[in-house]
Amino acid sequence: MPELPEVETMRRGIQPHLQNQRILGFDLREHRLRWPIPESLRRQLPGCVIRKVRRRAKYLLIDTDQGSLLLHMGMSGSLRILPNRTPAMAHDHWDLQLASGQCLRFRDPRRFGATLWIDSPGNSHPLLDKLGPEPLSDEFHAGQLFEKSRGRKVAIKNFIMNSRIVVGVGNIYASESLFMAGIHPSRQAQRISKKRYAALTQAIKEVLQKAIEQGGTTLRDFQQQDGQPGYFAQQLKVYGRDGKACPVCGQAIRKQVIGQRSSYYCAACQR
DNA sequence: CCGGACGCCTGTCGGC
DNA sequence: TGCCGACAGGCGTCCG
Repeated sequence: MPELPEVETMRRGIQPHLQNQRILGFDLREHRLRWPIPESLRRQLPGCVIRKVRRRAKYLLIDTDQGSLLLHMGMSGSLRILPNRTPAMAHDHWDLQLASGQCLRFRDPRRFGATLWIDSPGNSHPLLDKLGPEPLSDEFHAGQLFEKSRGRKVAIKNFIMNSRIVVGVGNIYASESLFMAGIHPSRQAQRISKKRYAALTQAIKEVLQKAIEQGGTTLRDFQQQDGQPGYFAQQLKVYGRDGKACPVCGQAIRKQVIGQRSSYYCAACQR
């Protein structure tokens, strides 16, 4: 489910509730996620004081004075801030009990998400080692994207969804960015000029930034920490709109499977 | 190294 | 109404 804007929306939503909070308990109900949740967290987390909540790619890092919780939402993960002891529903896998009387609750029906522990402040994790630049940072720019694309025959949509190239661009925002830049999603990465990479870089930054401002995209079940949806779905130009009119030229939007993922584009506007 | 396919899970939706 | 396959916002791993 969540791409970078949704994860960033979660970070902003939970951060004020977590900052400087002492952790009282960790109620673990289901440890079978993508990787098993360490049972040791039951004793390691109580007593920790949360410093801040960071995001790297689609990961959230809850930094404490003892170490960091590393979270990933997979396809269906979500976080809520609730009063302690709110009855748990199916797929509510754990609660982090806070001294404030609230808890952070992790829900993930498909269990593709992750909850891991980095056991010392300042340490990293192998999952974070080979990630490319943050798309909204200055390290992500046209020159960098162009250089990495030389000799790459892969479809441009797969290329920008590759987290070694740039992080945070998932299936929705890949289609939207390519539409904005006028690039056909199955074009080979090596067959795109530097000038067009400049347009694509700008499009990725703009789409992600706008989506963050709207609180992310709610297609079916994405919720912010307070239960509110994100409102960027109203601004999607092509994603999920096959058969409908292109907002620029009116031609019907097409759907094509690229790299096992549905892709949406306008054959007239994108080449 | 690169590119493509697979599998991990549950829920929902459309068609018959 | 019920069943069944297709599909869903991610990504590490494996194979050629």
